[in-house]
Amino acid sequence: MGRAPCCDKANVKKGPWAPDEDAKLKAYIEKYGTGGNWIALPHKVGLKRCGKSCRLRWLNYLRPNLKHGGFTEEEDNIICSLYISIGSRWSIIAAQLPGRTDNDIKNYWNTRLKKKLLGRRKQSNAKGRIVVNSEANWPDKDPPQASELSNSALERLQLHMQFQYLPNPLSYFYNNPALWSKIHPLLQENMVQSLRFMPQHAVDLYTPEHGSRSPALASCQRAFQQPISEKIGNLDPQVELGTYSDPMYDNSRSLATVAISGISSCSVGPTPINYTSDMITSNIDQLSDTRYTAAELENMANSRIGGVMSKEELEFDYFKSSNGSDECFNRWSKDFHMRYPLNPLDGSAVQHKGIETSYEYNQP
DNA sequence: AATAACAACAACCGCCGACGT
DNA sequence: CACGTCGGCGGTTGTTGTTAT
Repeated sequence: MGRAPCCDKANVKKGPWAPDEDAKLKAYIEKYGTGGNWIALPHKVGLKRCGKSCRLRWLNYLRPNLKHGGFTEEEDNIICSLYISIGSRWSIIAAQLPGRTDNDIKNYWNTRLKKKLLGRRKQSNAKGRIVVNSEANWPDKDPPQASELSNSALERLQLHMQFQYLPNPLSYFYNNPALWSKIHPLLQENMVQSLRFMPQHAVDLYTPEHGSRSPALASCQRAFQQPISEKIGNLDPQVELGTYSDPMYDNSRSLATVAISGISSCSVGPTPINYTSDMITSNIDQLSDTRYTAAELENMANSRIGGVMSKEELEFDYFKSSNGSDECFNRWSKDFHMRYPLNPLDGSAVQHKGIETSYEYNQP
């Protein structure tokens, strides 16, 4: 049995909203609220509109404190980072950008930001006109299947690689450092340690002289030169930590990577060239799928064995102490050095336990 | 100037999960 | 448990203004 329609399709108006309709809806909701029932609302207001249409109009256009257009580079950066991390979950992305709606961000991504970041591959059509090679433009053949093109994982893969492995001096992305990954203090330490673990030939791959400079790594290298001064005040203690152990990377030489929703999403390490695109794509999906709740992290911490510190446990410690104060961060930072093997103070050696990102840490 | 193509934005559609009966 | 209703969400289409030919 099919679902009953939410309204009488024959008797509702569709299409663009008229100014008087907007005024009626706005005035009513500001005075009486929505009453918790959008379906009944249009009758009360006196509008011949579907309740869902009213809801959409209010949320996307009439609601107070909405911003339209004029996305900043900071917002671009957040959208891009989150899209790589979690895909097209527009409502979650919108929640990180005050005054923006999911619809706005979705439109912005689809019409502008995606092209800006991924670039435009141009080709000529039959009339010799330059057109953008997008889903809407396939002059020489049938459009590809949706499964081939409308695939956010593919876009995320491209962005992911653009972020890290395929520097292109001519690209918009490469020439806008504001779009490069932000380095979170936790991640910064992580990356610095990774550089220390890396054999010299791997580090060399990321230096400009060798022509394979990852923007993320460059950012890290800059950070490496500076004291850790960035505060973590913006980190909501309830923020969901997305963690993943990344099989793409040589974990014997790099530490586990951490993606913190809305703050940073980055990783380092050489990528073996024999991985297929499917493997990489599924790996990126894993990034968004593998998430731990606080309870799960606590469980992991409780199952700690002896002197072995798992990355999950480390993250949970951080999770617990991340109330944004310098004191907490300093404590964590000290703890990090103590637990992680390469002690920057005395240069004591690491006892590496394998590729499961577990290490024996030095006793203080 | 006319037209086609494109870009940007607004709105709709249908699916899905939550919730109440 | 089954069913119906609703709100939320993401994909898609429709509309309008702009640009290129």
